[in-house]
Amino acid sequence: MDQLLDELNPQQRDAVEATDGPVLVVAGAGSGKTKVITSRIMHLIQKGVSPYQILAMTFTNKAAQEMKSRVERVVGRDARDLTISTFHSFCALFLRREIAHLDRDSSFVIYDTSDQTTCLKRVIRSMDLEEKHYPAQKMRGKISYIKNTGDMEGRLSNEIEHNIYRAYQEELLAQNAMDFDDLLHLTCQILENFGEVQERYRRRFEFIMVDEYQDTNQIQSKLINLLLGEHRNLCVVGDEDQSIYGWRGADITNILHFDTHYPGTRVFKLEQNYRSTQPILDYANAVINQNKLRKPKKLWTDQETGLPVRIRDEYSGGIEAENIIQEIMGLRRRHDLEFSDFAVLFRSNALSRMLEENCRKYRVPFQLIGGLKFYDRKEIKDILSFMRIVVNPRDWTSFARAIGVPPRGIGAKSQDKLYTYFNSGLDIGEVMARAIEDKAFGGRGYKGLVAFEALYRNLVAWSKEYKPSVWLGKLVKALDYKDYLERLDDVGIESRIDNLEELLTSMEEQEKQGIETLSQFMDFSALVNDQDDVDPDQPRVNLMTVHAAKGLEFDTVFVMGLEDGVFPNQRTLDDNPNSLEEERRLFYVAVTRAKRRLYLSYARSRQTYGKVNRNIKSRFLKQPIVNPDQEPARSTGRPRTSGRWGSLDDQVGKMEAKLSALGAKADFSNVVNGGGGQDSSGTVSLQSGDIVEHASFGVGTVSLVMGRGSSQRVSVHFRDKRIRTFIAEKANLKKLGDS
DNA sequence: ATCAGTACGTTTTTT
DNA sequence: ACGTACTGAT
Repeated sequence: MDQLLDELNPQQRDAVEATDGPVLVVAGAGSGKTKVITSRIMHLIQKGVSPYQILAMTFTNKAAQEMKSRVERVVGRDARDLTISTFHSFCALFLRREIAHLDRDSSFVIYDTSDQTTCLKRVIRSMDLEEKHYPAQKMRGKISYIKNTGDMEGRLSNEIEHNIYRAYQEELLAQNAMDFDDLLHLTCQILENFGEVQERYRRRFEFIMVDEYQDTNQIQSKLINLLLGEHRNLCVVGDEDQSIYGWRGADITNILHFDTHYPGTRVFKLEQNYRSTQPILDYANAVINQNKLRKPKKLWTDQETGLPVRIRDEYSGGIEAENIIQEIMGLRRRHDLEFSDFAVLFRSNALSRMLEENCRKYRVPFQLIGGLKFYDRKEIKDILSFMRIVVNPRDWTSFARAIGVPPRGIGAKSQDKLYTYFNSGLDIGEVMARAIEDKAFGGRGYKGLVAFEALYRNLVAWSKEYKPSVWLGKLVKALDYKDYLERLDDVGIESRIDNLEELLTSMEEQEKQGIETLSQFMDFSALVNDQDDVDPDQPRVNLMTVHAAKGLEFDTVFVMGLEDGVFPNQRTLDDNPNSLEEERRLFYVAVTRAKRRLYLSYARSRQTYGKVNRNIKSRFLKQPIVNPDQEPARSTGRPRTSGRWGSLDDQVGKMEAKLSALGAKADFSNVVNGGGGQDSSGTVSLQSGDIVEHASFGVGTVSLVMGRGSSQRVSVHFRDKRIRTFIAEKANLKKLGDS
């Protein structure tokens, strides 16, 4: 028991021991956040709290699983009674039990993004609207946003859009379906309106914890409030500097104003970083310092030595990608690293193509996280649509898909006819039986319908008899699905069949974890995300967006595409000028993923939409380091040979040399703080370029001066190529002269 | 109903 | 550049 607390630093320990009342843990990147949450759970259990009464909310299944297994390792079987889950999984489970309160059936299906779009498309079409004026995807985004924020007027621009929204909800209801956002809404609705239910859950969850609190939106914070009993034992953990989901309704003020919303809140700040070296943290601090919407916080580490952050100016996106892959190969060889120690991060998925190509070219194994998602692939969606109609015989969206797999001669016309039956309140099985009875249409379609109806009855029967994986095998066989895939496709047959196998494997895996029904499996498949795919056991280079990288760490991180308009993303900026800070937080998240090496790069030209665009270096690279006109360490124009990755510290030195050659006064101190400030401390007056001597490290050059006063830090580039960062006041550096 | 050929818009991020 | 979504022919 004591050992548990001994492994924590003082701030962490305080946070763990503060079990009663509202608690806010501000946990900087890499500060041992997960450790604090899991230790807190164990601490509660050791104090005699029943695991049954503990609820922990996370954003990804991966985080939930990780926490659960960490706790399990220490407390053993007791961990089974814990509720550690994502918001969405929690709500799905809740609704399966409680949705009868809303007079709905517990066999509802959960629609993912593309199901929503399909459904919206049909709605818009049936309203006889010009689809060009009301693109289903845009509407989907708007609807989701207003569901998450409650900001109805802010997003829906006119009466017609309101009507679409209403018709969409009606359609979902008719299909006994709900989208991701409804999971939260309906849960809140039940808790709000049925005091008995609320009381039951409040009594049960005596201790509530929320991870990644900076990314909660309005509805999530509402849910927490509804679940929170009078004990107010709520502990939220997060970091406003890592809030990157504003675009989907996350409300950073939830964390910034937590202490005013919950009077009596105790706040604990975790600033010691256990992940990265000091030069990386210095850089990260300098980046995030530019933001206004935050409370002061500064990460530090006792790993003071480390390699400098490196930056590279490239001629084109293709060369950028090639150099990254080559650098990875070189580093791996020289430093005995695994491919899985590397990650390449980018702002948007479209940037990954060049990387993929170069990985193939150099035979570097890679793993692309995101992009087209497993559960979004045709073959997987096909199969899932069958599962869904078996579980929920009102799911018209899935029915419309399944009936064309493989084609059965039932096209749009015949489907319309069937839909009129459906509209009169029948479920799918009844619709088909009636249509057959009435001979609603003839010829090929009729034969197809008879066959499909028989298959459907079989599928329903099998679902009661067999476990999901066996059921799946029978379905694939009955459809002759593999054969269908082969006829369908001239490319990608193999990968499609592979995916099918993977689905089966995943299903068997889930069965081992205790899943028994198709319905449970579908909830799982709807609610997993891409991060859940990251597989550290496979030695592959990880390629992903910065968003997908949140919460992960890698020995060496490359952040590419650092051009203005790309990162920060221009569309985001156009949408909402305030989002520059969110873009910067995104950059901050990117750089804080790195443990030991951080490489940044940008390309002067890049192909998008098949067109070549010229870009300039990202303002994120300019701001924190030196003045905006700074040239990169190496001039470009000569692809491939544009040399090595220059270090930021090198650049400062070179820049200064250049300026002094011109007779200009070189002074880069305080630039990181926005410049202009005088060093008021008076104890040390170092600036970039000064030659200094340190008692144990020897002679070196000052490469960066940051901050002022007692918190001022100085980076020194020593002769033996090591970089160390010192607290200026304490370092005892002897100035030997200017450069 | 299905296929082949073509026109078009897409790409910011995702539970 | 690429996938989709539409058009007209079978």
